[in-house]
Amino acid sequence: MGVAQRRAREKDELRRKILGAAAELFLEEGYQNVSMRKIAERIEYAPSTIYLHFQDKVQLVGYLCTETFAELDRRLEDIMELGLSPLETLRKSLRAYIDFGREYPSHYIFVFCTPESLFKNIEKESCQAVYGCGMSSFERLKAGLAECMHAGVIREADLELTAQSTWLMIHGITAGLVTCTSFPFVDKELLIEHSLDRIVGSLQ
Amino acid sequence: MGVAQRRAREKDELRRKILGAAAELFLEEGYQNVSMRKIAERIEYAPSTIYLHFQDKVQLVGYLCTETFAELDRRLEDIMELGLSPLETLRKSLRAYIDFGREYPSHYIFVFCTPESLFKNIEKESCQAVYGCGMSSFERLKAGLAECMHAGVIREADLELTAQSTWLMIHGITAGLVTCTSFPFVDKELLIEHSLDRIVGSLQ
DNA sequence: CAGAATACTGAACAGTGTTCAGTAAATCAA
DNA sequence: TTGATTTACTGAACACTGTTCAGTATTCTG
Repeated sequence: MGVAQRRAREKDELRRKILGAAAELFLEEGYQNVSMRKIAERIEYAPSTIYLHFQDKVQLVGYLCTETFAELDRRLEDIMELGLSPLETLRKSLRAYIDFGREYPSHYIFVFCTPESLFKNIEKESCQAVYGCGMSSFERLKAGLAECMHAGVIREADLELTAQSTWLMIHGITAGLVTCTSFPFVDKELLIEHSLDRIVGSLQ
Repeated sequence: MGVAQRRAREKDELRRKILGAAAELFLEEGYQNVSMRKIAERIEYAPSTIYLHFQDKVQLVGYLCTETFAELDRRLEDIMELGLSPLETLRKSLRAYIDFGREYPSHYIFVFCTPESLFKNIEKESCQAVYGCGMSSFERLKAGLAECMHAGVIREADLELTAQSTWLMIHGITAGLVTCTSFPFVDKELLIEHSLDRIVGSLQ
């Protein structure tokens, strides 16, 4: 009975259409610009239809972020497979992280710069998906640092502490550049490389 | 004619009441929790009355942030006047910055972690007040770094570049700790001190 | 062809920031 | 003490927001 399969396919198609319309709005102006009614109008369905596919707005945008952060993960994986030295790999990974955030500011801001108070009356499940977005890339950072320690190219220290501290720093670079768009930063390329020099240097 | 003065005083009193009610709501749950109707109810006035004292919600919350960031400025000034060595002063200032952010998460997040797309249809004037909140403390950081360079306790380098890079890093510590409240950080005290070691160390 | 399952909608609820005509009170000039 | 004017304030409305749910219309099944 191919009916069930066709139905599932149609359901998935509509789901993708919703995600597509939401992605457009999200890319344009971030989370606040995504509205159920705007999505509904773009895909020519009633707003309530969206709730047959997603339990709330956070889950919907969360899916967009999960998908996009998977791209970061792929990039980090690609770097790992280049066969560079542990330190070069680490440095390239940190740089890729910053570049990713600057390429997808809406996603980065939503995942890492949104106060959790915004998720007050939201299903726990939806929120956890958002929190989880960056976890895999953090694990990669930790692994990269572990390799450097093992190779003896950075100082031996508590891995978790070192990883969290390092993440906080590159998060600062990324978040600062991405949210404070009207701050008169010096040449951003120079600023990033200088900061990476300091961050990596302070590991040695 | 004392009438005009009394009127001005009464106007200022109501203004302060509005700010007071807004401050409560802002402290509790951040910007999203501040609503004109909630404020109005607390002070027993109509919502529209608020607009006789503030041109929009951003300006209202912006005033709260300006006032609170002045407190950071005082703290940094106090540290400067302790007569410590340039490096100790710098370190204490960075620490005070992070502590401030953790003490006033709503203010810190609103000023530094809010995407500017949220201020789309808002009066420019209101937004500029928000952007300006942290400027004075950034200037102090720059001055502190200049003193260190002058004293020869940190490496000589482009001051603006060094200051921006340093700010991005402590911003990362602050913002990360304050927004990612459900991330399983290691002991935060240790994490902050370790990160400061690295940040200050990478200046030398 | 009747009945069950599925897909979808329209209207409503409760909230948001903001505007503005209109009212009520206080002050001033005659 | 009037009448005019200024000031303070409000209520209702506008245009949005996320979300829910009874009800309809369509499609598939036995």
